[in-house]
Amino acid sequence: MNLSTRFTVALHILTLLASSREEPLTSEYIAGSVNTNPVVVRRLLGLLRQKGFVSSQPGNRGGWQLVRNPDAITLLDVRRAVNEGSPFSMHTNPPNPACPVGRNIQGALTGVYGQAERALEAELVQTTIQKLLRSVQARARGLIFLAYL
Amino acid sequence: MNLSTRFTVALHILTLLASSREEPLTSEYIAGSVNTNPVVVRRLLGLLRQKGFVSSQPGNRGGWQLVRNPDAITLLDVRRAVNEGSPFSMHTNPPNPACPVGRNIQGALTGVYGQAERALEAELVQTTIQKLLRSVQARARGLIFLAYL
DNA sequence: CCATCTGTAACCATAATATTTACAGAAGAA
DNA sequence: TTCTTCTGTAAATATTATGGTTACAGATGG
Repeated sequence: MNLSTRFTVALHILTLLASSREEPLTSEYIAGSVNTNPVVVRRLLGLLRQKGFVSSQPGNRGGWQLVRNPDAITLLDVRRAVNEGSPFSMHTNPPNPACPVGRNIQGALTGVYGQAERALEAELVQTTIQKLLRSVQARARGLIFLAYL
Repeated sequence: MNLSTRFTVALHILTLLASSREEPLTSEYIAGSVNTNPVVVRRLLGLLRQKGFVSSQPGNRGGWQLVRNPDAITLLDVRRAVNEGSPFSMHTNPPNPACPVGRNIQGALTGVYGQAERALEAELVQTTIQKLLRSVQARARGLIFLAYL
């Protein structure tokens, strides 16, 4: 797999939690929706708890709940929280410093990559978990007539 | 490593070839600049030849050369040529269709992801191999005073 | 107490990539 | 023609990221 699915799964889970703010959801229930293992869910939610998005309650009637307001959580916040890095990556081994191109290519690329990444992030900051939930709910009611809601 | 370095290495190689349009460069020479194995270079260049960016010449005095004009090659062209996919990826296993969120989350995400990807590509299309070469050359001459040239 | 859940470690499986060796064949040069 | 230089590829191995699974200690409410 080329990329991590953590971002997608995190959005899925946060949307699920946003749809059930009154009572906590267990990692097993969440895993049932995501179609994965409860431990995978707990690992990811543990990360999101560290970043202050959710809280957990052990023991009977425990589970996970949203802490922050779903329309105060942007997709960019989530992306950063799950450590989804840049869509670009430099050479594994440093290029040859004796070659003029090798010595300067990374510096040249850093600027371009940075610009592209900022454009990406500018889009992600436009959407919140709340918007995502509304979109999912509208689809569940069959109210989607436009491609991008 | 989170992501493939193919895109970066492809840009490095194409910039190198753009700096030596008169005579072909061998995979061994190129590998020396990139600091990797000649076979890795040949595999990647084989892909770029299929897409019409470069040509190869076997035998004595052979090597690789640019076919297209370096300012007619955008970073987006290269990105697509090396099969660098979307920076986002959906669930590994399909979410639970019995869950309203599970059933609709992918549809909701497709729109957002598409928008973000288009923003990214709109940036990549602004830069060409020629621009990259100029940027590298300016750096080689110590003429870089601005962060993003 | 007991059933329910989190928190985490440990281990295995999988997939994408990169690295390396090896060698057949093409092609210019002597 | 023969030699040397390169490409074109296959094959085997190593590395890394990720995901899936089992196991179990500890917390907690009923």
